[in-house]
Amino acid sequence: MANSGSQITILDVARVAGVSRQTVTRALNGLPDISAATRERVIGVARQLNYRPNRAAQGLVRGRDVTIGFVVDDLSNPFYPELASALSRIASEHAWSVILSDLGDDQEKARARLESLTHRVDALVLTGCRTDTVGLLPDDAVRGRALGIPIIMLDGSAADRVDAFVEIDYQAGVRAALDHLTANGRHRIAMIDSSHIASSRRHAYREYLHEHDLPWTEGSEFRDDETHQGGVQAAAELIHGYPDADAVLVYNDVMAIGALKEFARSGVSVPDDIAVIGTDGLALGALVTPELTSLSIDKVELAQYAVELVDNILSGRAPGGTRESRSSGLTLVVRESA
Amino acid sequence: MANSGSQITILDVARVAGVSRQTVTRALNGLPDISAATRERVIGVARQLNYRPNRAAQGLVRGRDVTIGFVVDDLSNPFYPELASALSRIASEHAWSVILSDLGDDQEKARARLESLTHRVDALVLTGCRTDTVGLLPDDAVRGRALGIPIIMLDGSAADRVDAFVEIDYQAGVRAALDHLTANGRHRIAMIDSSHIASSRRHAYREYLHEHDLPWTEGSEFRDDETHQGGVQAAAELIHGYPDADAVLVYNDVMAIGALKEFARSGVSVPDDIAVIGTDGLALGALVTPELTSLSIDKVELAQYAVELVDNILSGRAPGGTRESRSSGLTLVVRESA
DNA sequence: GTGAAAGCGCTAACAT
DNA sequence: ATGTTAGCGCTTTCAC
Repeated sequence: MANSGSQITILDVARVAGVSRQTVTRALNGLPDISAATRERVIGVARQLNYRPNRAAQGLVRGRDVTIGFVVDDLSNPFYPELASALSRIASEHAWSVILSDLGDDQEKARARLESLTHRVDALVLTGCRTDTVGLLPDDAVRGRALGIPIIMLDGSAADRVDAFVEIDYQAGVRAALDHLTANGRHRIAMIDSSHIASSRRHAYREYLHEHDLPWTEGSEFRDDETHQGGVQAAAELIHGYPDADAVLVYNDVMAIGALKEFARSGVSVPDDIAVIGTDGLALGALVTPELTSLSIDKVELAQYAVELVDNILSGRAPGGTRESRSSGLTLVVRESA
Repeated sequence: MANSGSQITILDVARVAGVSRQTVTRALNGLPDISAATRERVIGVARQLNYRPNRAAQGLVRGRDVTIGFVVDDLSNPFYPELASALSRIASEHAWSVILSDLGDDQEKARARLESLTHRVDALVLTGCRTDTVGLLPDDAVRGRALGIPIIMLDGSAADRVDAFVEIDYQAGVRAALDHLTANGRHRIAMIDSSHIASSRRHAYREYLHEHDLPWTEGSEFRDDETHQGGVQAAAELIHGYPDADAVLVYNDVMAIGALKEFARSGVSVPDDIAVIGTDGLALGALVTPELTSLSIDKVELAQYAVELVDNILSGRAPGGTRESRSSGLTLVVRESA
């Protein structure tokens, strides 16, 4: 009896309860036109059989619902949760759901996660630059290969296979930060950058220094992992390699907080001896001492753009063939460290 | 022509391409037994029509897939992202997906989010205690009312309507923390607690002090919002209200870091003047200066238990009627603040 | 108050 | 290489 091996369905419940499948639906969904007695009996049977409605079947009959996959390299950088939070809330305004996928370090696991994710979502929002996430996607999910699902990249390399992207305009932001520093009498400005990414922040930094006749050598720049530990190490190198520096612009807030930590440990006073400006504008920056001045990314805007781009593609409103994009600016949030 | 108003389906593509629906499936899913020419043509038509496969229909025919909803009061407390990360990874090992829902402050929005979430997931994992999340659930989603979906509570009040829960054993952890403090010569131990929650941490704290003949008055305890700002304020009160205190146990790490900040601002040296122990064991604790000693919650274990409990219920393995639960212990992570 | 029939959009199995 | 037939599990008509 029952679809042996397979899951319990509404028909199993109906059979055991001795009613038709609609009566089961009525009982279970609180619909009218059913006697209290029958309802109770059906519910009892459903409980007993451990019946679970099949979401896919319900979804099919109820109509389309959009689910987007939010892919993060590593949720432990607080930037991503802040973004995830914004995305979850904005998506919910469109009655969309967000499936979260934290890829982690293991490439093969990451690949498997992406593979399964692409089967469950209507679009993918990628972010984070540490690994070449796009490269881990199954071929058939990607633009060009057959259909594929829409892929939106947030602040990452706008690889070919991406259907739309949001870039962050570091150029103007970096200038604002450097303006702030020079206006406060800082002129020997170092930079701590990521060692993995070809960062446009660095380009803007060099350009600015050059334009304003501020000192720059290759020794003004330090590079390390874009982690807390990377920030600690880069700051340690900076203390020895560029002891005269009176300011430093840092790749992200997590590194900047690492730098803050190392400066504190080494007796270098922030901001008296050296001003520190991070990038990201994490809430976390307000928790540390001294509070971190930072070039803030507008996560809500980023999330809004992401949803908008996905919507345009899914609805067919996007100009066919061309890759849409958005640009999001930075705001300098001045706190204590600079 | 085409199902006017409705979405483009595979039949629309088939009709326009002048082939059968099966051929469309073959073309789009990279199946064999189709000529390259037909495939290209079909893909072209699908692109042109902006065809998107209906995930529900695919899911229905491919078989059951489990999705769980992870509900968080406020993702901005770093504890939740750490937990979300663990949950996402463990769920992926079961080939389950996790839909993230960040409820936020607005009660009505939160209610609406939960309502829509319950239609999309096979089980709900709730966490966070700030609001009575269970109370916001639609009636028909809840245990007792008809069927409802399984609801698992993590470290929250195990209300009636919850089907299973994971509790955290603060009792033993608090004792370990206090042992550590007394072993290091601290005897005037204060506590900063949440003002909202009836915390078992506090009970254990009082009990321990009493047992060990350590001084306690009502003025040993301070309560505030379980936020960074709450920690700042509570520490400020502590400085005036219990100036002799040589140690303080704090409700969570975010508050503890607030306290650290206030102590630094007020020239109170940690750990020399006062030792600080937080609760949660956030990665964040290692980023601040001094690094935070903390009673660490094992988020991976928590997530594992959650998945296990959900699995037991969905599979019918759970003892009918009785609410299963798990208990997770704490580990004292000694860093610099105590 | 209850049941029978139809169909959501897709893929797998069996034709041809 | 392509088309035809079934059926996934559910809800929504419509009949009784």
